[in-house]
Amino acid sequence: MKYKTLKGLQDILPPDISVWQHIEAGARDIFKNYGFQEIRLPVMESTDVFIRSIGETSDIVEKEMYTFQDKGGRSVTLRPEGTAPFVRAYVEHHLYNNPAPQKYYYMGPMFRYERPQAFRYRQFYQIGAEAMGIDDPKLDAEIISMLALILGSIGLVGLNFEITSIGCKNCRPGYRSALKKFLNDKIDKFCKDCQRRFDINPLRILDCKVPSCIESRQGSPPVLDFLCTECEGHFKSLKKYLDILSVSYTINPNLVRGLDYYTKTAFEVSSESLGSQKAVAAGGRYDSMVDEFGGPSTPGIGFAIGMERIIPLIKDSLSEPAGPDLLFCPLGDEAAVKAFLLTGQLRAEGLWVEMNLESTSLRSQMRKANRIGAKNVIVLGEDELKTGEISIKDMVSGEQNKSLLEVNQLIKIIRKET
RNA sequence: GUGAGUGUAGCUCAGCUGGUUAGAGCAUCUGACUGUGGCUCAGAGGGUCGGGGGUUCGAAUCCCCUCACUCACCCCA
Repeated sequence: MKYKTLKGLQDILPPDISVWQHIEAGARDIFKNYGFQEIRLPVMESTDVFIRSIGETSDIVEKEMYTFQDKGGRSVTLRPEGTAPFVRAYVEHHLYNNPAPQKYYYMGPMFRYERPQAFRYRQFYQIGAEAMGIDDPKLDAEIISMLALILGSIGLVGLNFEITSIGCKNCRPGYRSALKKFLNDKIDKFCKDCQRRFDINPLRILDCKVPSCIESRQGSPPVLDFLCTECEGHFKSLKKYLDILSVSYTINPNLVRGLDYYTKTAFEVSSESLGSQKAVAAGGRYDSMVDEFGGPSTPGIGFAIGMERIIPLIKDSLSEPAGPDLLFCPLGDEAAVKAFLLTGQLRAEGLWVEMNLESTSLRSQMRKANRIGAKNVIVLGEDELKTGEISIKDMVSGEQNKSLLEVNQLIKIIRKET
């Protein structure tokens, strides 16, 4: 085979596409009720958009970006996530002048140059939502409960919601140095990745899954103890509002985001039935990002759902692919022309109609009718053309009914039966 | 970037320690059944055995290299 999809990219074909449409339609429904509007953004941005927001030392920026030079010599990057481009657009179009909260959602492909794995692709699809302009933890709770509703309405069960607060620019430095102080004298007990993290981003040591690291970090100062009064109050209120909305969650103080722009609330949804790549959605608050993009200081919060992560969880509910309402089986050239005309007329009336374009034996035409799942079949031969009367066959019951070869009467019969 | 596993028909896979024209099931097409599908039966088409090299009288099978895919690590949605 000469050409194939690039590594980590995939074609999405029928019937799988119906699962995607089901998810997208379900999400759109709920977004509408929460006042979110769709926004469509380019798949590439100036590379700086990502470096400045996601963080120079993050794994994404360090090794996972599809970055190249365009013909004008500019460095461009295929978006590895949706929030930074969104904030760029938010500032560029002065969307902060609309009444807060401004609420947007998007769905589309993201790109990360990683080694593919189960449920992890280089081009992957996210459904994301962003709400801007409100600092109140009620909004955090609203967002998380909306996420729960979306995932639930799509048909997902057994999900685990984890939340934490990672502080803000006022209290995080204090925590960071307290953590480094605690880890400093046992640094040689950690894996080599964690030793590297110690300087770059010590918070991520808390998220390491190596058993010796888990053990060595026992007794480390909990992040939640270092929150400033504002962050602490915010987190406390968030929990209260989640309780009011009956969203069940667990507090995971070791939840660490790979992106640098998060402040205060961070959350992640995971499914135990997925194996190693178990995160299906994640998000958090980013209160200083608009500022950094040159806009007026504006708080924001959002999340993204990983399409490829939720699809295997609901694939069982795949419905049978439908077949046409009617199939014409013409015998002979004259009949084929008549069927050709009627096919067009009936389609214009809103029916899904097909005709066999190849003149094969009636037997094989009927086989095909069965194979494609046609609901009704009309055989058009010399007799029918002569008398103007046909039999329409219901392929499920096998019954045949007489009818005149006339559009309105055919519609009536098909509509009644289907 | 690191490690492990797998590559044989459109799909799922047999093919034992090297030995004739490389097989099965499903799918496709045709016929049995001049104008009525599903079931059954018969037949047909479809393969550079991932690619290259080596060992050998002889390689899908053994060895080396390479490519692709998969899974895991890392990290993340």
